[in-house]
Order: sequence, then structure tokens, then C-alpha cells
Amino acid sequence: MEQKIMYSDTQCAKNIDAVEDALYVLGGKWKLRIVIALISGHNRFNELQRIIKGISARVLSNELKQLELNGLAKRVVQADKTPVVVEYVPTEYAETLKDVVAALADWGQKHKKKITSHE
Amino acid sequence: MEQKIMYSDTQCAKNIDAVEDALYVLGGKWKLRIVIALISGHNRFNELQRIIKGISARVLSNELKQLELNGLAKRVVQADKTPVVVEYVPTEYAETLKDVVAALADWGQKHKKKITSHE
DNA sequence: ATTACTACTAACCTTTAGTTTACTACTAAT
DNA sequence: ATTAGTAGTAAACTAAAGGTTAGTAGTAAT
Repeated sequence: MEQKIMYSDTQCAKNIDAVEDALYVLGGKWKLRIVIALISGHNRFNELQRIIKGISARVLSNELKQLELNGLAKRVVQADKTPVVVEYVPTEYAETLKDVVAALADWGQKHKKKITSHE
Repeated sequence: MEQKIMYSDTQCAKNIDAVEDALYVLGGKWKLRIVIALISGHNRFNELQRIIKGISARVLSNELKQLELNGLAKRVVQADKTPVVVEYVPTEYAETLKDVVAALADWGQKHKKKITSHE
């Protein structure tokens, strides 16, 4: 009936479902930025707030809890130190996001070049 | 001073900025799903609304306008046909998103497997 | 003694995103 | 004549996300 379908409807639905599952964990304004910061070795609360420009303590705190729930970060308290040091460390699972981050960062960079040059 | 930084602060900031630029265009609940649907050959308004489950006409209409503004989709009216047929076609530029979609869909799929199996 | 840093939380408020219902104007089929 | 589909828009609303301000309890430096 239709001629121009490039991929099957089921493939399309599969892709939509899959990005839906990804966005459930990674969606929103801050999650990916936080993951990048964590992977880049920024592990302490105020350090994260400093490097992720514009994020409030409230939001950072909430997002870190969700990242922990989803197995991407771990809250580590070093109770021996005084004052107590809290670190948020990316899990091994968070490393699996490197391709996603790379693809998105790459596209974002190219996109910026595009809009700042010939537009 | 610090030993454990894996990547430089500037690299981290660059990545954060780049995904920020990408999310400005692609962020939100629907944009990527619509792009996938468009690339998959679903081009008409009601067709898109049918395949993208849960999206309302209002939101679909708004998102399509934004995708057009950002050069990812083009609204094509076939005035000759009766009734008039409106098609939303992905631009060439939208094709550059394939890597992003693939990375995200791949991760989403693996993530779903992870949480539905051993959790 | 004051200032500042740490890692947050509470309460409140605003903004953005999304939903629902209804409606338009036209066509095409039953 | 009625029903259904096309491609939407308008108005009014709710829900979710995020921001702002202030404050806690402790340490450590000036």
C-alpha cells in the first residue's frame, strides 16, 4: 500500500520505545551534564555545583538521588575524615553511557558551528 | 593539586556545553521521538500522532514548528491534491542525527534488558 | 568573633510542559 | 443525512520541573 516507508513500522516503534527507556533515566535538563561531570572526575557536591553552571543545590541533590536509584552514581561517605567527606562516584554502568555522551556532544558541537557560521 | 582528574576541566566543560547545545534542539519528551518517526517515513500529521503514542495534537503541532525552525523538518503542502495533503519531511540535516538516535536507542534497549532481568 | 566552606534540606514560588475538550472547514465514504 | 478522516487551533487547565531564599550543623581559618 505504502511505498516510501524506509524502515518498518515495528522498527520505528522499537526505536521510539528504546529512546523512551533511555530518556526515562537520562531525560531532563541536568542528568547528562551531571554524568559528564562525574565521569570527568568531579565527585564532590559543591565541586559539581561549581562546574555545572546554573544548577541549584536542591536540583543537584534530587538528581544525584535519581542517578543513584538508576545505578549510575554511588554516594560514598568517608566518615573517617573530618569534616566528613561525601563523594559521588560514577558506577561502572555509567561508563556505558560514554557512547551516548560522545554522540550527543559531537552533534551539539557541529550544530553550534552550523548555527554560528552561516546563519 | 588534584590527582584523580581523568579528563581536564576544560574538556569536561566543553562536553557539558556541547550536550547543552544539542539538548536545546533535541531536549524534551517528544523531539527525538518525532525525529525517529519522520526518518522512518511517517510524514503526515495524523500518522505521526498515531505512531507516537500519547502525544496530543497541540504538542505535536508545536514540536513540529520547532523542529522546522531548527532545520530538522520541512512542512510541505501538496496543494494540488484534494483534500490538501500536508507532509512533514525530515531534512538532510536531520539525517545527521542518526548516530545520536542509534546511540540512545542502543543504550535504552540494553538498559531495559538490564532492569527487566536481574532486578 | 566573624567569615567561609561543607553538604545539604525546607518552604515557597514561577515557569514550562503537557492534557483535555471543544471546535473549524473541508472531503469522502455509507 | 450521518459518520469519519484530514490538519490543525483556542482556551482553560493540571502537573512536573526547576528556581529562590533561607537555614542547618559542623569545621577551620583570620
